Amino acid sequence: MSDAEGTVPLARLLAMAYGDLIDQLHARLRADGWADVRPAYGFVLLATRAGSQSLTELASRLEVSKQAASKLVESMVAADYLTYVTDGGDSRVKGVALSDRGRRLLAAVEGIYADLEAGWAELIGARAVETMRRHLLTVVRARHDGELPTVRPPDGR
Amino acid sequence: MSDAEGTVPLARLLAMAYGDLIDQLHARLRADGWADVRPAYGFVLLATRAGSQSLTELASRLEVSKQAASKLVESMVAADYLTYVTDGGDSRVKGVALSDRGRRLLAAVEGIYADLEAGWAELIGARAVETMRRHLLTVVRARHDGELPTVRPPDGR
DNA sequence: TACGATCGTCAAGTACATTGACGAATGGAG
DNA sequence: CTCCATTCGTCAATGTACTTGACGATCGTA
Repeated sequence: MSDAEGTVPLARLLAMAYGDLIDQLHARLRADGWADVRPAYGFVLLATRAGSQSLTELASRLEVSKQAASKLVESMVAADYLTYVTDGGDSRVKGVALSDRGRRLLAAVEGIYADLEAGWAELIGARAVETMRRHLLTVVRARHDGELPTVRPPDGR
Repeated sequence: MSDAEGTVPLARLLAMAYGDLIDQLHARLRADGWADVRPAYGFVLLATRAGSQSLTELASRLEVSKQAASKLVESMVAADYLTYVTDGGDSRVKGVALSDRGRRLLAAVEGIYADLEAGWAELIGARAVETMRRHLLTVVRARHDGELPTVRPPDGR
Protein backbone atom coordinates (compact mmCIF):
# COMPACT_ATOMS: atom_id res chain seq x y z
CA MET A 1 0.00 0.00 0.00
CA SER A 2 1.42 3.34 -0.91
CA ASP A 3 0.30 6.81 -0.01
CA ALA A 4 -1.00 7.07 -3.51
CA GLU A 5 -3.97 5.47 -1.83
CA GLY A 6 -4.33 8.43 0.46
CA THR A 7 -2.83 9.37 3.74
CA VAL A 8 -1.41 6.48 5.68
CA PRO A 9 -2.98 6.40 9.15
CA LEU A 10 -0.57 7.05 11.97
CA ALA A 11 -1.61 3.81 13.66
CA ARG A 12 -0.25 1.77 10.78
CA LEU A 13 2.93 3.79 10.63
CA LEU A 14 3.40 3.43 14.37
CA ALA A 15 2.88 -0.33 14.04
CA MET A 16 5.37 -0.60 11.19
CA ALA A 17 7.95 1.59 12.87
CA TYR A 18 7.57 -0.21 16.16
CA GLY A 19 7.76 -3.61 14.47
CA ASP A 20 10.94 -2.57 12.68
CA LEU A 21 12.54 -1.35 15.90
CA ILE A 22 11.63 -4.54 17.75
CA ASP A 23 12.88 -6.73 14.90
CA GLN A 24 16.16 -4.83 14.83
CA LEU A 25 16.43 -4.89 18.62
CA HIS A 26 16.10 -8.67 18.75
CA ALA A 27 18.42 -9.16 15.80
CA ARG A 28 21.11 -7.14 17.55
CA LEU A 29 20.53 -8.83 20.89
CA ARG A 30 21.04 -12.19 19.19
CA ALA A 31 24.14 -10.87 17.47
CA ASP A 32 25.45 -9.78 20.88
CA GLY A 33 24.86 -13.21 22.36
CA TRP A 34 21.49 -12.69 24.06
CA ALA A 35 20.00 -15.75 22.45
CA ASP A 36 17.05 -16.51 24.66
CA VAL A 37 15.21 -13.23 24.93
CA ARG A 38 11.51 -13.49 24.24
CA PRO A 39 9.58 -10.37 23.27
CA ALA A 40 7.52 -10.44 26.45
CA TYR A 41 10.69 -10.26 28.57
CA GLY A 42 11.15 -6.60 27.72
CA PHE A 43 7.89 -5.66 29.36
CA VAL A 44 8.80 -7.54 32.53
CA LEU A 45 12.27 -6.01 32.71
CA LEU A 46 10.80 -2.56 32.31
CA ALA A 47 8.14 -3.20 34.92
CA THR A 48 10.80 -4.48 37.35
CA ARG A 49 13.57 -1.98 36.77
CA ALA A 50 12.47 0.36 39.57
CA GLY A 51 12.63 -2.39 42.16
CA SER A 52 11.18 -5.69 43.23
CA GLN A 53 7.48 -6.34 43.18
CA SER A 54 5.12 -9.20 43.85
CA LEU A 55 3.80 -11.55 41.20
CA THR A 56 0.37 -10.12 41.68
CA GLU A 57 1.61 -6.57 41.20
CA LEU A 58 3.51 -7.58 38.08
CA ALA A 59 0.45 -9.37 36.71
CA SER A 60 -1.56 -6.22 37.25
CA ARG A 61 1.01 -3.99 35.56
CA LEU A 62 1.24 -6.31 32.57
CA GLU A 63 -2.55 -6.78 32.49
CA VAL A 64 -2.31 -10.56 32.44
CA SER A 65 -3.52 -13.24 34.82
CA LYS A 66 -1.48 -14.22 37.87
CA GLN A 67 -0.74 -17.57 36.33
CA ALA A 68 0.49 -16.05 33.08
CA ALA A 69 2.76 -13.71 35.03
CA SER A 70 3.96 -16.59 37.18
CA LYS A 71 4.94 -18.69 34.18
CA LEU A 72 6.63 -15.78 32.47
CA VAL A 73 8.63 -15.01 35.60
CA GLU A 74 9.48 -18.67 36.06
CA SER A 75 11.05 -18.82 32.63
CA MET A 76 12.93 -15.57 33.21
CA VAL A 77 14.26 -16.83 36.54
CA ALA A 78 15.38 -19.99 34.77
CA ALA A 79 17.18 -17.82 32.21
CA ASP A 80 18.66 -15.73 35.05
CA TYR A 81 17.09 -12.44 34.10
CA LEU A 82 15.07 -12.29 37.31
CA THR A 83 15.47 -13.58 40.80
CA TYR A 84 12.97 -14.33 43.52
CA VAL A 85 13.40 -12.21 46.63
CA THR A 86 11.92 -12.15 50.08
CA ASP A 87 9.54 -9.29 50.18
CA GLY A 88 8.28 -7.71 53.39
CA GLY A 89 7.81 -10.76 55.61
CA ASP A 90 4.48 -11.90 54.11
CA SER A 91 4.95 -15.57 53.27
CA ARG A 92 2.25 -15.47 50.68
CA VAL A 93 4.13 -12.91 48.61
CA LYS A 94 6.71 -13.96 46.04
CA GLY A 95 8.97 -11.00 45.32
CA VAL A 96 10.55 -10.68 41.91
CA ALA A 97 13.60 -8.54 41.15
CA LEU A 98 16.09 -8.06 38.39
CA SER A 99 19.15 -10.26 38.56
CA ASP A 100 22.59 -8.94 37.60
CA ARG A 101 22.15 -10.53 34.21
CA GLY A 102 18.74 -8.92 33.91
CA ARG A 103 20.24 -5.51 34.60
CA ARG A 104 22.89 -6.14 31.97
CA LEU A 105 20.19 -7.12 29.47
CA LEU A 106 18.23 -3.98 30.27
CA ALA A 107 21.36 -1.91 29.72
CA ALA A 108 22.02 -3.70 26.43
CA VAL A 109 18.46 -3.04 25.28
CA GLU A 110 18.77 0.65 26.13
CA GLY A 111 22.08 0.89 24.29
CA ILE A 112 20.60 -0.70 21.19
CA TYR A 113 17.58 1.60 21.30
CA ALA A 114 19.92 4.59 21.48
CA ASP A 115 21.78 3.21 18.48
CA LEU A 116 18.61 2.68 16.46
CA GLU A 117 17.46 6.19 17.30
CA ALA A 118 20.80 7.53 16.08
CA GLY A 119 19.99 5.82 12.79
CA TRP A 120 16.64 7.62 12.72
CA ALA A 121 18.42 10.89 13.47
CA GLU A 122 20.54 10.36 10.37
CA LEU A 123 17.38 10.01 8.29
CA ILE A 124 15.18 12.76 9.70
CA GLY A 125 17.47 14.83 11.91
CA ALA A 126 18.26 14.75 15.61
CA ARG A 127 15.85 17.56 16.34
CA ALA A 128 13.05 15.75 14.57
CA VAL A 129 13.69 12.65 16.71
CA GLU A 130 13.45 14.72 19.91
CA THR A 131 10.35 16.50 18.64
CA MET A 132 8.72 13.17 17.86
CA ARG A 133 9.60 11.92 21.32
CA ARG A 134 8.12 14.99 22.95
CA HIS A 135 4.95 14.80 20.90
CA LEU A 136 4.48 11.11 21.56
CA LEU A 137 4.95 11.73 25.29
CA THR A 138 2.27 14.40 25.07
CA VAL A 139 -0.31 12.22 23.35
CA VAL A 140 0.36 9.20 25.53
CA ARG A 141 0.26 11.17 28.77
CA ALA A 142 -2.97 12.79 27.68
CA ARG A 143 -4.50 9.32 27.73
CA HIS A 144 -3.04 8.27 31.07
CA ASP A 145 -3.60 11.18 33.42
CA GLY A 146 -0.18 12.58 32.77
CA GLU A 147 1.68 9.34 33.53
CA LEU A 148 3.21 6.73 31.26
CA PRO A 149 1.67 3.25 31.44
CA THR A 150 3.64 0.06 31.41
CA VAL A 151 3.31 -1.55 28.03
CA ARG A 152 1.55 -4.86 28.13
CA PRO A 153 2.63 -7.64 25.82
CA PRO A 154 0.84 -7.13 22.52
CA ASP A 155 -2.03 -9.48 21.94
CA GLY A 156 -3.43 -10.39 18.59
CA ARG A 157 -6.06 -12.38 20.46
CA MET B 1 8.33 5.04 34.57
CA SER B 2 8.80 8.73 34.08
CA ASP B 3 11.35 10.61 32.09
CA ALA B 4 12.98 11.45 35.34
CA GLU B 5 14.55 8.10 34.67
CA GLY B 6 16.08 9.39 31.49
CA THR B 7 14.89 9.62 27.97
CA VAL B 8 12.04 7.30 27.12
CA PRO B 9 13.00 5.17 24.11
CA LEU B 10 10.93 5.81 21.04
CA ALA B 11 10.09 2.13 20.79
CA ARG B 12 8.22 2.27 24.07
CA LEU B 13 6.44 5.45 23.13
CA LEU B 14 5.48 3.99 19.77
CA ALA B 15 4.15 0.89 21.53
CA MET B 16 2.12 2.96 24.00
CA ALA B 17 0.78 5.31 21.36
CA TYR B 18 -0.09 2.45 19.06
CA GLY B 19 -1.75 0.49 21.87
CA ASP B 20 -3.82 3.53 22.79
CA LEU B 21 -4.94 4.07 19.20
CA ILE B 22 -5.87 0.42 18.79
CA ASP B 23 -7.77 0.36 22.09
CA GLN B 24 -9.68 3.48 21.11
CA LEU B 25 -10.31 2.14 17.60
CA HIS B 26 -11.88 -1.06 18.91
CA ALA B 27 -13.86 0.77 21.57
CA ARG B 28 -15.36 3.04 18.90
CA LEU B 29 -16.00 0.17 16.53
CA ARG B 30 -17.92 -1.60 19.28
CA ALA B 31 -19.82 1.59 20.04
CA ASP B 32 -20.73 1.83 16.35
CA GLY B 33 -22.04 -1.72 16.31
CA TRP B 34 -19.04 -3.56 14.91
CA ALA B 35 -19.11 -6.12 17.67
CA ASP B 36 -17.12 -8.98 16.21
CA VAL B 37 -13.93 -7.38 14.96
CA ARG B 38 -10.81 -9.16 16.08
CA PRO B 39 -7.51 -7.26 16.06
CA ALA B 40 -6.05 -9.51 13.37
CA TYR B 41 -8.90 -8.61 10.99
CA GLY B 42 -7.43 -5.19 10.37
CA PHE B 43 -4.30 -6.67 8.85
CA VAL B 44 -6.30 -8.86 6.52
CA LEU B 45 -8.56 -6.03 5.42
CA LEU B 46 -5.55 -3.90 4.67
CA ALA B 47 -3.80 -6.66 2.77
CA THR B 48 -6.96 -7.27 0.73
CA ARG B 49 -8.06 -3.75 0.01
CA ALA B 50 -6.22 -3.48 -3.30
CA GLY B 51 -7.96 -6.54 -4.70
CA SER B 52 -8.44 -10.24 -4.30
CA GLN B 53 -5.55 -12.56 -3.62
CA SER B 54 -4.98 -16.22 -2.92
CA LEU B 55 -4.75 -17.75 0.53
CA THR B 56 -1.11 -18.49 -0.08
CA GLU B 57 -0.40 -14.89 -1.07
CA LEU B 58 -2.25 -13.59 1.97
CA ALA B 59 -0.35 -15.99 4.24
CA SER B 60 2.87 -14.71 2.77
CA ARG B 61 1.91 -11.05 3.24
CA LEU B 62 0.85 -11.64 6.83
CA GLU B 63 3.90 -13.84 7.50
CA VAL B 64 1.83 -16.68 8.92
CA SER B 65 1.34 -20.29 7.89
CA LYS B 66 -1.19 -21.20 5.19
CA GLN B 67 -3.38 -22.88 7.76
CA ALA B 68 -3.35 -19.85 10.06
CA ALA B 69 -4.34 -17.64 7.14
CA SER B 70 -7.00 -20.12 6.10
CA LYS B 71 -8.59 -20.16 9.55
CA LEU B 72 -8.47 -16.41 9.85
CA VAL B 73 -10.11 -16.00 6.45
CA GLU B 74 -12.69 -18.63 7.29
CA SER B 75 -13.81 -16.70 10.34
CA MET B 76 -13.88 -13.44 8.40
CA VAL B 77 -15.95 -15.02 5.65
CA ALA B 78 -18.35 -16.31 8.31
CA ALA B 79 -18.58 -12.76 9.68
CA ASP B 80 -19.12 -11.44 6.12
CA TYR B 81 -16.02 -9.25 5.96
CA LEU B 82 -14.51 -11.32 3.17
CA THR B 83 -15.82 -13.46 0.38
CA TYR B 84 -14.27 -16.28 -1.60
CA VAL B 85 -13.90 -15.55 -5.29
CA THR B 86 -12.90 -17.49 -8.36
CA ASP B 87 -9.42 -16.44 -9.21
CA GLY B 88 -7.77 -16.95 -12.58
CA GLY B 89 -9.06 -20.41 -13.56
CA ASP B 90 -6.62 -22.39 -11.38
CA SER B 91 -8.85 -24.71 -9.36
CA ARG B 92 -6.25 -25.06 -6.68
CA VAL B 93 -6.39 -21.37 -5.88
CA LYS B 94 -8.88 -19.98 -3.38
CA GLY B 95 -9.33 -16.28 -4.05
CA VAL B 96 -10.23 -13.98 -1.19
CA ALA B 97 -11.74 -10.52 -1.60
CA LEU B 98 -13.43 -7.88 0.50
CA SER B 99 -17.18 -8.18 0.82
CA ASP B 100 -19.42 -5.12 0.84
CA ARG B 101 -19.49 -5.33 4.62
CA GLY B 102 -15.72 -5.60 4.68
CA ARG B 103 -15.41 -2.44 2.62
CA ARG B 104 -17.76 -0.66 5.00
CA LEU B 105 -15.68 -1.82 7.96
CA LEU B 106 -12.52 -0.58 6.29
CA ALA B 107 -14.19 2.79 5.71
CA ALA B 108 -15.33 2.89 9.34
CA VAL B 109 -11.79 2.15 10.54
CA GLU B 110 -10.36 4.89 8.37
CA GLY B 111 -12.94 7.36 9.63
CA ILE B 112 -12.14 6.53 13.23
CA TYR B 113 -8.40 6.84 12.60
CA ALA B 114 -9.02 10.29 11.09
CA ASP B 115 -10.99 11.22 14.19
CA LEU B 116 -8.32 10.00 16.58
CA GLU B 117 -5.70 11.91 14.63
CA ALA B 118 -7.82 15.04 14.90
CA GLY B 119 -7.61 14.51 18.66
CA TRP B 120 -3.83 14.35 18.41
CA ALA B 121 -3.86 17.51 16.32
CA GLU B 122 -5.65 19.28 19.15
CA LEU B 123 -2.86 18.24 21.52
CA ILE B 124 0.23 18.80 19.44
CA GLY B 125 -0.96 20.72 16.39
CA ALA B 126 -2.05 19.66 12.92
CA ARG B 127 1.33 20.48 11.44
CA ALA B 128 3.05 18.33 14.03
CA VAL B 129 0.78 15.41 13.13
CA GLU B 130 1.68 15.73 9.46
CA THR B 131 5.37 16.13 10.28
CA MET B 132 5.23 12.99 12.40
CA ARG B 133 3.51 11.14 9.58
CA ARG B 134 6.12 12.23 7.08
CA HIS B 135 9.00 11.30 9.36
CA LEU B 136 7.55 7.90 10.18
CA LEU B 137 7.07 7.25 6.46
CA THR B 138 10.72 8.14 5.94
CA VAL B 139 12.08 5.81 8.58
CA VAL B 140 9.80 2.93 7.63
CA ARG B 141 10.51 3.24 3.93
CA ALA B 142 14.22 3.34 4.64
CA ARG B 143 13.86 -0.14 6.04
CA HIS B 144 11.76 -1.53 3.21
CA ASP B 145 13.43 -0.37 0.01
CA GLY B 146 11.21 2.64 -0.26
CA GLU B 147 7.94 0.71 0.09
CA LEU B 148 5.57 0.20 2.99
CA PRO B 149 5.20 -3.35 4.28
CA THR B 150 1.96 -4.96 5.29
CA VAL B 151 1.83 -5.13 9.05
CA ARG B 152 1.68 -8.64 10.35
CA PRO B 153 -0.39 -9.45 13.39
CA PRO B 154 1.71 -8.72 16.44
CA ASP B 155 3.07 -11.75 18.16
CA GLY B 156 4.28 -11.74 21.69
CA ARG B 157 4.58 -15.50 21.37
C1' DT C 1 -10.29 -17.29 68.02
C1' DA C 2 -12.65 -16.81 63.77
C1' DC C 3 -13.42 -15.04 59.46
C1' DG C 4 -12.87 -12.43 55.21
C1' DA C 5 -9.33 -11.18 52.12
C1' DT C 6 -5.06 -11.98 49.64
C1' DC C 7 -1.32 -14.65 47.39
C1' DG C 8 0.22 -17.92 44.30
C1' DT C 9 -0.51 -22.58 42.44
C1' DC C 10 -3.25 -25.84 40.11
C1' DA C 11 -6.28 -27.87 36.67
C1' DA C 12 -8.89 -27.33 32.80
C1' DG C 13 -9.84 -24.95 28.94
C1' DT C 14 -9.37 -21.56 24.76
C1' DA C 15 -7.21 -19.22 20.96
C1' DC C 16 -3.87 -19.07 17.71
C1' DA C 17 0.01 -20.54 15.81
C1' DT C 18 3.45 -24.11 13.66
C1' DT C 19 5.23 -28.21 10.85
C1' DG C 20 4.88 -31.73 7.63
C1' DA C 21 2.06 -34.93 4.96
C1' DC C 22 -1.26 -35.42 1.58
C1' DG C 23 -4.49 -35.28 -2.52
C1' DA C 24 -5.80 -32.57 -6.37
C1' DA C 25 -4.48 -29.54 -9.90
C1' DT C 26 -1.17 -27.35 -12.88
C1' DG C 27 2.37 -26.63 -16.42
C1' DG C 28 6.23 -27.85 -18.91
C1' DA C 29 9.63 -31.13 -20.75
C1' DG C 30 10.29 -35.01 -23.45
C1' DC D 1 0.14 -37.37 -24.97
C1' DT D 2 2.46 -38.77 -20.77
C1' DC D 3 4.93 -38.02 -16.79
C1' DC D 4 6.87 -35.55 -13.21
C1' DA D 5 7.99 -31.63 -10.35
C1' DT D 6 5.67 -27.99 -8.31
C1' DT D 7 1.89 -25.53 -6.16
C1' DC D 8 -2.43 -24.96 -3.54
C1' DG D 9 -5.06 -25.64 0.34
C1' DT D 10 -6.56 -28.98 3.84
C1' DC D 11 -5.60 -32.06 7.48
C1' DA D 12 -3.69 -33.87 11.75
C1' DA D 13 -0.77 -33.33 15.36
C1' DT D 14 1.61 -30.37 18.24
C1' DG D 15 3.16 -26.28 20.81
C1' DT D 16 2.74 -21.69 23.03
C1' DA D 17 0.57 -18.40 25.67
C1' DC D 18 -3.16 -17.06 27.66
C1' DT D 19 -7.75 -17.34 30.58
C1' DT D 20 -11.01 -18.65 34.52
C1' DG D 21 -12.13 -20.40 38.85
C1' DA D 22 -11.01 -23.37 42.78
C1' DC D 23 -8.03 -24.19 46.43
C1' DG D 24 -4.71 -24.19 50.45
C1' DA D 25 -1.80 -21.28 53.07
C1' DT D 26 -1.17 -16.90 55.10
C1' DC D 27 -2.51 -12.53 56.90
C1' DG D 28 -4.92 -8.90 59.49
C1' DT D 29 -8.72 -7.34 61.96
C1' DA D 30 -12.76 -7.64 64.84
